[in-house]
Amino acid sequence: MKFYRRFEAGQVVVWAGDRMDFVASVVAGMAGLTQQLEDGRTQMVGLLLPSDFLGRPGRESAAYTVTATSDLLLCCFRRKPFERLLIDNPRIASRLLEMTLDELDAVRDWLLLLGRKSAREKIASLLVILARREAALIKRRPEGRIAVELPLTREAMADYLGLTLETVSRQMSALKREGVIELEGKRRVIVPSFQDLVLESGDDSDGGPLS
Amino acid sequence: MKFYRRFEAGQVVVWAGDRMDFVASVVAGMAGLTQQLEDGRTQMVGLLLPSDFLGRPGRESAAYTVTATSDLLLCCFRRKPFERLLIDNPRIASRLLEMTLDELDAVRDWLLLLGRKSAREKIASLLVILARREAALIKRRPEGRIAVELPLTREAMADYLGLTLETVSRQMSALKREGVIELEGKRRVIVPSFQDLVLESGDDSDGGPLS
DNA sequence: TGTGGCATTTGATTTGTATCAAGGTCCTGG
DNA sequence: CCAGGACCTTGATACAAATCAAATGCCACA
Repeated sequence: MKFYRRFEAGQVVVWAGDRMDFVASVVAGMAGLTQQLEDGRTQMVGLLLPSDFLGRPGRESAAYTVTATSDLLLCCFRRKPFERLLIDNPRIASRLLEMTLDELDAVRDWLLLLGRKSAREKIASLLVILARREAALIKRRPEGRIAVELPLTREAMADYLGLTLETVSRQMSALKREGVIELEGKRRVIVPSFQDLVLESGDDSDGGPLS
Repeated sequence: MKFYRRFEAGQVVVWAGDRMDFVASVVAGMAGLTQQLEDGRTQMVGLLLPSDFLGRPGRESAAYTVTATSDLLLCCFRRKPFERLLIDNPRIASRLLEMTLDELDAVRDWLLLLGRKSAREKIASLLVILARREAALIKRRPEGRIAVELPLTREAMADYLGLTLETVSRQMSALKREGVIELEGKRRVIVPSFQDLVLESGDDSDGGPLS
């Protein structure tokens, strides 16, 4: 009933519309849910990090294409037994509801980002999100000088933020030039002052609860 | 335990951060969930139509400001008893999970709209969404010549679509000039051909299941 | 029947981001 | 060690939408 699956960076986990008879939890790595318009314009609509849930109980086929943006390890459950588990075990069902509601809140913040933030604020916001998620895993709160892993290509960042990859590159360069971030290779960012980064993100300065 | 509340167009139902000890279901009218940046930029992050659910079990205070965009009737339940109901009655909990997952899907389509669509496509998409929701209530599928109620000011539309109200107005005028829509007063739109409107929305032409 | 206040439309101009087009960097494999 | 390719950066230009600024329509109410 439970098994592991491994994917390399860039590999597709499932295509939108394909039959999908498992649900999964991310153990390590990162994956993106992606939606497309007919002419090819692409928008990421979900970013899965360790501990995130993938799949929808009661649905036969995938609604979105899922792609590994870094090497990825999934812990999978066959869907049918999982659905039974939900029916028999209200605690698990209730936990899934809670996770879904949390995800809904996160997606609503993302709406604000896409609808109203400038390119620069979008980049800063993404880094803040990644820093917070990384810190939450070890039950800490990001502060002062920190490092952020960025297992996304410029193009994946652009698809997340509703920008072009050129604009992402330019804004990363600008933030570097102004000392808000430092780059260590292409996929690792040093943030000298997390507070300053939050300021650039346009959000309220107070970071919200650790929850 | 169950009671009704009525709000006039423009009235605030709850402010973000306020204590909220009820959950509710929309009986009639429309409401928007709204989020703001410190400098006042506003983005709608939820649009509540009849049958939609408002509030989050297990949460003390409102995460978003809720405003009636038209005259609104809510059917409210006190939160504590409702939470008990969820624990005692897995069928209701499971139904709430399903509704939440549906809402998550809707919000993900909204991400694509905000991130990748042009102003014109955004307007057309909003009209398509409203037409589909309206039709779903009477278990029909919109087709041919239809009328769409638009109980939103231009500003509310702009906040939904991540545009300015001027751009909304201009695009509405353009769609009217080109015969894609007709206006009957400011708050009622006639769509001569629903198919043509869907074409303008940039989405795949096939309308998806009725569900 | 006017009058004040809002929502909306329309016009002129600016601006942020997309688009088009080279280069540059780094890694992999011959 | 060099060649090829993927990814990234940077530059020049175009364009869609924002901004700034009136003007207009519409309704509630005196």
